Amino acid sequence: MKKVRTRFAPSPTGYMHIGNLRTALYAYLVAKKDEGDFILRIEDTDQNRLVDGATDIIYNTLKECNLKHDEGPDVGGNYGPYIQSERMKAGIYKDYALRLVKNGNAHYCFCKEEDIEIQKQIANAKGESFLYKDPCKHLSLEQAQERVNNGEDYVIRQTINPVGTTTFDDEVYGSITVNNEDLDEMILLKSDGYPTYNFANVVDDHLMEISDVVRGNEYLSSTPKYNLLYEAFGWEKPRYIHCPPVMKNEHEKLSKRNGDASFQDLVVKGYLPEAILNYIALLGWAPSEDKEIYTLEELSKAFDVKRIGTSGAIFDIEKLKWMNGVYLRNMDEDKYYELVKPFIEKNVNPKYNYRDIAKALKDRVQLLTEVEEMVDFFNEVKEYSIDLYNNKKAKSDPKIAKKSLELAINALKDLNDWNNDAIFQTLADVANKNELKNITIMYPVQVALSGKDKTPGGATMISQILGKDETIKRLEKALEKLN
RNA sequence: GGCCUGUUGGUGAAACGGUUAACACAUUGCCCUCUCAAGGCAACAUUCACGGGUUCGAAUCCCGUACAGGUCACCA
Repeated sequence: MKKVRTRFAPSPTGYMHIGNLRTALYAYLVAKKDEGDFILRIEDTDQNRLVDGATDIIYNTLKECNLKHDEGPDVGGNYGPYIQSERMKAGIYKDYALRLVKNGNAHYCFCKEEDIEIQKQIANAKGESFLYKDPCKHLSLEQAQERVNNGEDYVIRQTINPVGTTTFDDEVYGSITVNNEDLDEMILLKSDGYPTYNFANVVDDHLMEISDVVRGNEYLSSTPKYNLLYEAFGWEKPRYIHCPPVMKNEHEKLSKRNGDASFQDLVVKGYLPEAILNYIALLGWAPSEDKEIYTLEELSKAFDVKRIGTSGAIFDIEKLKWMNGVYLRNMDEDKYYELVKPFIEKNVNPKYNYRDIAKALKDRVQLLTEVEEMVDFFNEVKEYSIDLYNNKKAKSDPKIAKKSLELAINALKDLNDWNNDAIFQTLADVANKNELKNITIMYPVQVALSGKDKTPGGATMISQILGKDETIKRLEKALEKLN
């Protein structure tokens, strides 16, 4: 069997959003499933839409996601991406376009862009569909050649015989047939000499021996035209794998405009690349086993094109958040610590034990960026309402809390072995002696120490981290507040 | 508007003509518990957009309708 080769072929026109990333992921997985090659090719044939740094964003995003491509020009010992505009310098696209002109599958067109635009608007105004019927199609090759030689501006268009039908098989959507008369004779080579995406894409896919074309389903309707191109060249067609869209909501596809869907933004918000990748793999694809957490490597083994869905999937940030939490919880202790540490540092004095704080946080964090706010009380207890002492479960109210705090202070004052277990034992004994539930002592202590009704770690863990002096100080201060 | 594609709970989804229509997120309740989480348990679609048809039997096959998305660029 032929070696599987896939490619991710984005245009460098901005940020990398989740839909793009997912397409890249699927292309990668299709290749790796069969130990094939994954290629990165930047399609920058539109000189007007280039965005500075966009190629770097794409390159770095794939790198961060560990979606390594297998070949490309040498860049400091690494594989860089293939850049279409650089390949063009060798004039390859024009040569191929001319080949089609020669064998009658393409023709020169001298029509003015503005004229076509006007015709289109008239048609739209009438509510008619617009398919450009190119008069230049009927020029003889000699006539056309002469005008070209005279320096007239021209483009090269695909020539399509408007009879019969064209059918292609998509691995996801099945067999699709269209009438050739509905096919647009698209421009292959623009007047600036650059190829259009439509053309460069086909030529490059062939030259790079791409076996499986993985892309979004917005290309479904133009695929017949691509196939006609393959036939015109006499090239073997690739397998097509069109992916369903990733939606922002019921009606809109995900767009980079709204920011929060871009990979970079998600990372900044505290999402882990592994979790993002894992989550998006499940948008539009479902494994055959009942499992959701996958490493990249597991994904490439489990991935199966046949299980890619056909309908759009809405991006649900809530589930990503949950999954991010799973990754954080399952993470190796040291790696986890390195990740949360910067967020603890921002709000917590280094005199407190970061390791202990990180540990208290571990299965409570879903987003790294939430950490700052969760630990801000270590430095200082912010102003809070004594209503916080009202807690049904603890059977606590400000009055009871006052009593609890007094008991806690008395007991803790004499405790010298200052650690979580000892503190817990001491307070539990106090509760027991006074025929109270543990929580009736613990909860008020927690509020007194933090000014919050929810904290990472319980009252005793916070006490340990704060140290005896600070703990007693805060308890006494809280007591004053209750007087 | 023409053409192409899609439609299972709030969300992601499973089901390859015969199950009480999996599972996960979210939500709600209970348990555990020093708060919150985490973990455990349970509830949540009499029904698979709607209407016909085929079949002993349909979420699964066929037709139509509705709705949605894509496409119709010298953008990709």
